[in-house]
Amino acid sequence: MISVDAFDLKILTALQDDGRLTNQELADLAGLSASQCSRRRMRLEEEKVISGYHADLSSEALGFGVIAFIQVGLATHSPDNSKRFRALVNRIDEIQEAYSLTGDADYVLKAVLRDLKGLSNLVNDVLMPHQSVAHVRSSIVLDRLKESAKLPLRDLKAG
Amino acid sequence: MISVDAFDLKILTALQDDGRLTNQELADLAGLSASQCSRRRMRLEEEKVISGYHADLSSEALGFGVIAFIQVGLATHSPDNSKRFRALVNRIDEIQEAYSLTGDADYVLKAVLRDLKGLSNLVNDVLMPHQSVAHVRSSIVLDRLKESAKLPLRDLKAG
DNA sequence: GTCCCGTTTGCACGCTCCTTGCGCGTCCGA
DNA sequence: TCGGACGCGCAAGGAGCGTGCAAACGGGAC
Repeated sequence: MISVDAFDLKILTALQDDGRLTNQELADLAGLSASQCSRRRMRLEEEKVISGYHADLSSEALGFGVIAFIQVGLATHSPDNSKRFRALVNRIDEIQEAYSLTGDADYVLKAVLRDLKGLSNLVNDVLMPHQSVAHVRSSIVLDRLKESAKLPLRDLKAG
Repeated sequence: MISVDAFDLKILTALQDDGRLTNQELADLAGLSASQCSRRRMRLEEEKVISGYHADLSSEALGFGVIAFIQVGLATHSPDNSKRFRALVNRIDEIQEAYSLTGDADYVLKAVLRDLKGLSNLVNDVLMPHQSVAHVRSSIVLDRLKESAKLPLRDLKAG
């Protein structure tokens, strides 16, 4: 079993805020020595509690003006068809996130595109014609209130 | 205007895959010297093309078993009410992403929780009772096909 | 209480990595 | 043709990293 103590939690919290923190900086935050932070970080990486580090790029600065949520219904629910659809989703870099959900649609995709032409291209030229897909409905993001992948390591208080 | 050349693109692509890459490793990937990669990285950070670095933590390893998408309709569409709702969303760490969308619902939230009790707590004890909120509909993620925040720096080819 | 053993810690040291100064080559406009 | 601006690699000084080691801590067995 993976055990994560209070020191580990401090390290994880700090690293998901700033993945480039120095062991010395971690040490100051966690109240440990730098070497110890190095050891703990290595352990957390080996145990895959930390699965990786990523630079966060500005979609605005790089000219990605459109985010869309795309609800997809499959043509059939056979295993083969699901497999085909998953393979399709995996090779489209514009699709950042993809989930199967309870409720109406079979899948929800989140895609990032340069412009509406890109979205049209994705929906009409890639998704719709694919044999696994029956119907597609897309919603465009008007405003982004919040966008991160941070886990809530401190627990939710009701109210 | 921000200008990003082919070297920058290689650096950005590499860093959104592995945010801890050494300047020397970047240099090998991009075909530059380490010092030059250091300089370019610093420029990209200053220009906010790179907005930050984050460790990616394993939700499974840390005991977050439930991801949910929550569609929220506001009670009224007054500016004050929107403001109240945004403030609410901002202080709930369980909500990783929040967008306003075209289409049916006013807002879509993506939340991460330890279990269904946590989701119930969030929906019934936090969101529903809030004065800004009229109705809430949640869908639970059954399967995660893909989950990243990488921008598609290579462009989409149709077909 | 006392002993023992496994774990965790801080410190020291050798090594890698980072960043800045510098000189060189190239490109473009005058 | 000349000159300035720019981007490059190299080198050096300083910061950061991780391993070895010994000391401190903690929990069982007796």
